[in-house]
Amino acid sequence: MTIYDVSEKAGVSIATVSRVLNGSKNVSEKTRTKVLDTIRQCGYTPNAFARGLGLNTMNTIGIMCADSSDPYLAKAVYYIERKLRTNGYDSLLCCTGYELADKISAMHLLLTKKVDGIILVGSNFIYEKDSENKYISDAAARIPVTLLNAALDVPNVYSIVSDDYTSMYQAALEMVQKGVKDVLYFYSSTSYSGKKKLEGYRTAMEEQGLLSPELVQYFSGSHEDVHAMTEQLKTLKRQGLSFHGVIASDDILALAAVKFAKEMNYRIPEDFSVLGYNNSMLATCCDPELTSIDNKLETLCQHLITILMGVLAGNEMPKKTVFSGEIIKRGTTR
Amino acid sequence: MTIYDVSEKAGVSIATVSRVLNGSKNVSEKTRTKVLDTIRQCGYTPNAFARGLGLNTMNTIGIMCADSSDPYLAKAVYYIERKLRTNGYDSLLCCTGYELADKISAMHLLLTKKVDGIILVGSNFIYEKDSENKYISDAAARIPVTLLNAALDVPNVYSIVSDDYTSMYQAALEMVQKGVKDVLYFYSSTSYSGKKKLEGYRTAMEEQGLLSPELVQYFSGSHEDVHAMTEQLKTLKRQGLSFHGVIASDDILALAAVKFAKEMNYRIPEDFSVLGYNNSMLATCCDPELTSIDNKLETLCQHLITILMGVLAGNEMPKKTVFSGEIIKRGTTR
DNA sequence: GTGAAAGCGCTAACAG
DNA sequence: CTGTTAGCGCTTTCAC
Repeated sequence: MTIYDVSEKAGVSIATVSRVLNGSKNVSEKTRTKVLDTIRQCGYTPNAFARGLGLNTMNTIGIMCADSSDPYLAKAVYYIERKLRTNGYDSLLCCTGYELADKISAMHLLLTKKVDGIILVGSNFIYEKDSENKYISDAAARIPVTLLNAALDVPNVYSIVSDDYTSMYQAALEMVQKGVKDVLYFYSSTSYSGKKKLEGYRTAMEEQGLLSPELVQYFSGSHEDVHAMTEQLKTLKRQGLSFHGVIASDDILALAAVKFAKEMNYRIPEDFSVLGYNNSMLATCCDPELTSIDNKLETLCQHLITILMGVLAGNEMPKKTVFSGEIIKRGTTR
Repeated sequence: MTIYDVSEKAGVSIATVSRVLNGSKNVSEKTRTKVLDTIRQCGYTPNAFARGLGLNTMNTIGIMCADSSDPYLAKAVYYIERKLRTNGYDSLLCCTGYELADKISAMHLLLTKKVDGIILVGSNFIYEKDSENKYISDAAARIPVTLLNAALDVPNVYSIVSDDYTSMYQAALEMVQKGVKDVLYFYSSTSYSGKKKLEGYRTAMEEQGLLSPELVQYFSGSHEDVHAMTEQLKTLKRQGLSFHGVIASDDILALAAVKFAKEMNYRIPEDFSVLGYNNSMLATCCDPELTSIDNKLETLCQHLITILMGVLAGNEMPKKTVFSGEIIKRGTTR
């Protein structure tokens, strides 16, 4: 069933069918209904490939995400996909993993498939060296690229971020002011946003004259391995490091800190404070429940889509948009 | 840059360029390298839309998932996307939500976009009435449809499931045999697999002469609302229902049961046992850690892809594939 | 308001 | 082994 069949049955030309299909103004009401009727009758659907070839777009956006099974990223992908679809775009998903080479080849794939834009979900797509971000600027030379939770100052790249620096700065400051001694920073990501968070902690501690290198601890294991996280804290303790609070770059690391505290028989939050990040489901799964920083993921996603749609419509859009986070107080902090 | 430009620069016909592009055998080594060189030189990439129009496929698979932010489904989507891509297929993701109407329109969309196959992730796509599954059989009349964690006996639909019935049967039996009195079944899904699980519990309890309607409790709130789940258990208790164990259809419900037990000052597992389902990250986040049923998600996904690829290659493939689950013992059961 | 016809860029059958 | 050519199904001028 093609546009030719329809045109024949309706007794009009294919141009007319095409016009009613695309809602053109220049069709008499009479022929419009006639065409619409026969379309309905034979259940005709336009061929998307042919349409794509003609218009040079199939209205799809490429979503790249290192690991969409990470609950935080999964949520982002979910919001983004839904909002894209309500805007008439489909989502081509690519879970790239964390290797640069795989990200590059996924990017190529998406470009090959002629998506109309690309969304990079998560800050791990931005690297230190400019040369390692070349795959992004190269892509942006062809189609708009939007970044969630990361920023890159390159033409045709649009960044939407939460102010992780300030959130962490305030969290650290607050914990210190409540009298928590030796606040340890526990993190697992050195991504763009990971760096901002760490910087926020560092600045706050430095201003208080409390910054100490051994209080900044990197966890290099699997994102899901709570045991290993807890184990690392226990080892630190065993080695004589003293700390009575943990600020984590992630709720799961925070959860590991809570586990650690329990095993040590510390009272939470009296003897030991914990603060997480993302305000994920894990925060309420924990006991006591986690104080956690909410970075307004849905809002970020909403704006990301708005900006991308604007760019695709040819409008001038802000290169960088920053939202504030919010500390959600629960049981693990005073 | 089109195939014409390349053919001109290389001094061959477009057919030859097309041949080297598609790895045809009938090209002399000399012209092949010549063409390949000029392709590299001018950085030519074939136009996917034109290719799609000619071949009537763009090698993409539609993935439908009610809620890809559900950690379990997110993981499935992740596995599936990665495996699809290594098989040369891209993934068009549709997060449909739980409304039938939305599922139907998402299905239409994917069909319109001419995907080569459809994967339904999660058992919530199958309904009681045949009429409500029509959207699936209709789609299957056009392209292969594969079901993860659900089964439907319809031509061109392929089902890959874990044996939830047996897993739950054994779990319930074991708990009873360990002497746990009044084992409550706590569930939140009436999907295909949800029913199987419940049936497993029911049969086991019935065989022991222990089945009682008020021990089967449905939770209708949000999938993430641990509070509400705990609250429901507390209400039951307050109303005089006695139970010393909970078998949950989901790790998060199980986690809520653990919270409940703690608030009641029950000792786990001495006074109170809990068993979850999915063996998700939540199981190790919990304290004590959850005993949970592992339904081998990655294995299921792997086989699903194998079967789909087989079908697309024109091979005869099994209509239904069943895997066994496994109880992973941790701290919440004796 | 409607139709004829020229692409869009590629694949594949056919001829040589 | 290589080239010619006819589609694939739709959009979009350009005439009428």
